[in-house]
Amino acid sequence: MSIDAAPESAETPKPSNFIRDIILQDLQNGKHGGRVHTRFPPEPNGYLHIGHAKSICLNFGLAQEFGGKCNLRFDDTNPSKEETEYVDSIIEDVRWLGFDWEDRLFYASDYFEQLHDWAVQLIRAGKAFVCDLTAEQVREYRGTPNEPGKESPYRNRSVEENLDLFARMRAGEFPDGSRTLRTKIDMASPNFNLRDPVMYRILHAEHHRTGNQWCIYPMYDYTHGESDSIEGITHSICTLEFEDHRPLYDWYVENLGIHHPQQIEFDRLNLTNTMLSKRKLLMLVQKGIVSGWNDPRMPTLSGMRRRGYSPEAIRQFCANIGVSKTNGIIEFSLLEYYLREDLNARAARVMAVVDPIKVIIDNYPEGETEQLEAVNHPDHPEMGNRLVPFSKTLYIERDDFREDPPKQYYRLSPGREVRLRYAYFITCQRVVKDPVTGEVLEIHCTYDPATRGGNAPDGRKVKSTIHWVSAEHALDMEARIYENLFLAEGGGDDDFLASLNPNSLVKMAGKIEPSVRTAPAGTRYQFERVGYFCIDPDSSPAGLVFNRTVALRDTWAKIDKAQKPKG
RNA sequence: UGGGAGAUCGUUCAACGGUAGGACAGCAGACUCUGACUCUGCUUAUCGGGGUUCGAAUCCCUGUCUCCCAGCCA
Repeated sequence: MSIDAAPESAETPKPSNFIRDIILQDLQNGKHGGRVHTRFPPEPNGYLHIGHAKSICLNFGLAQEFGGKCNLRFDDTNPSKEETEYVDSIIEDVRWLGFDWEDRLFYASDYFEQLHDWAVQLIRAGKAFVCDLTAEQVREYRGTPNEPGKESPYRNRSVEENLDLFARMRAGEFPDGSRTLRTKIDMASPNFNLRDPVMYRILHAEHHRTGNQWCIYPMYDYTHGESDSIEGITHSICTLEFEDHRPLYDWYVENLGIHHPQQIEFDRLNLTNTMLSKRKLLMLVQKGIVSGWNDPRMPTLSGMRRRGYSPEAIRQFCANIGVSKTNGIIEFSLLEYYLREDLNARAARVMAVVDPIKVIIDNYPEGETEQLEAVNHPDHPEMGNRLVPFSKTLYIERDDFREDPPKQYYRLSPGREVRLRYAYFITCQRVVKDPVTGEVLEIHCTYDPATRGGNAPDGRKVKSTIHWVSAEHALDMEARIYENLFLAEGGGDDDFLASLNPNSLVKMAGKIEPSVRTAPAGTRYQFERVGYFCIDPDSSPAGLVFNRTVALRDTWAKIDKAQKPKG
């Protein structure tokens, strides 16, 4: 019984935002001929994470809403950091999230020749020059926030000399870092981006697509606007840190006299206790702190997919977090809310015990087995029923028994009667303990045969219903219980490794009802009263492995914690 | 002590000169063969100071705080 057996939870209408308002206004004014064309422009230097999902949903969502188009374009101008593996993963992840770029899969590297020609055009117009300053010298010449920069001594080379030098840069005559092509703008500008920014640098590196065809590579600022322009992008949506780059973006398309898309900046996603820096995520992978980019603890889309997140839940989250220019941090519980909302509506229910303790029904016949009927989803009768085996020896959750029940605890304890879900009422008679450690080893109970199926003919009530599995029939499983990778709210911004959560992964030896035996990896379930779980790719019939996607909300845990504030 | 941007419940988004509203979180109940789900109710906010106006979160002035920018990264 897979999650897909249930209908999708409805996606509610998205709230508006300032970018949508701008587009609405542009449409009204007939700007861009009434077209809406966006793009999602990842650099293939890492895996996509939940922060990218916000951008993907925004760009593709806006295009969808206004009958426009959204391209997928790789911003691959730095061969030293980019790899095909990342390209492949990004394509897979955007698709998985549920978006389609049709035949519009592009690469900035597709435009290298055009970009080069435009650079020549700028040189001819006296607006670009080849500079022989070293990287350190360029930094010194750039000035500081308080003082203007100094002009490069090479700034006034003749057009002919610049043309010649640039051609030789391309031809590979010069070593890495020896020269750059720079735009001639204004070394006194208060905006550093306009202090004669570098357009091309020399990099004798193999590019994942163009191989060794080039040894000069264009910089982001020189590439991005033109790529947008070539593709006929109308609204170029990016994050806040590019606000200072907009004047340069505008400068290039204006001075080249080409189609001028409008750059609009919005706030990137921040999530509590979550680190969303590709650089640091890469470090976690390289240091082996996580098992890979798709470790279920990673905030990457591939990690979340493996963990059991549904694309619908992520989309719903992205649609509701809002888009603004405020630098904020979203509480992780909001993501979990949308996750649970989707999973609750769709995941088949099953009984599994994550931390088992043995229960023996003393008055139940030895060797007997009954098949008891359980519903697969309380809200979806069409998902059907299944039979769950019951016998004399069972496992229940260790946490569902207390020898000394605290106030408001109404699960199993000595002398108390509870219901075994879909089965019988049982009453705890006594416990067997380890004589040395005092640990409870077995709980002995009696059952009331008249309560078969879970209802008492005399109408008596029990305070609690607990889940169980039959010891003889249950399957062994490993339950991987995850918590946030980072303890610090900011995701450990500063010394992020110091903030690592030592309990981010705990493996439990659990037991699960046999109905899941043949389910494929990726199947999502609700373990009743415990949480949502998903079969991990590591799982096999010989060794079932489940990832806890998210726990169920747990009111009792709150009460319990409040009662003993030590925690 | 340059430039750019932003400040509204604990968090986040809205209100676009006319009753500060929603979501999450929290708290209290109801319901329940999942202490889940669902439902009901409640608490809590306009960064400070001046103006303009019948009326200001919104307009003006001023101050404060936060974020981003000195890669041949994106």
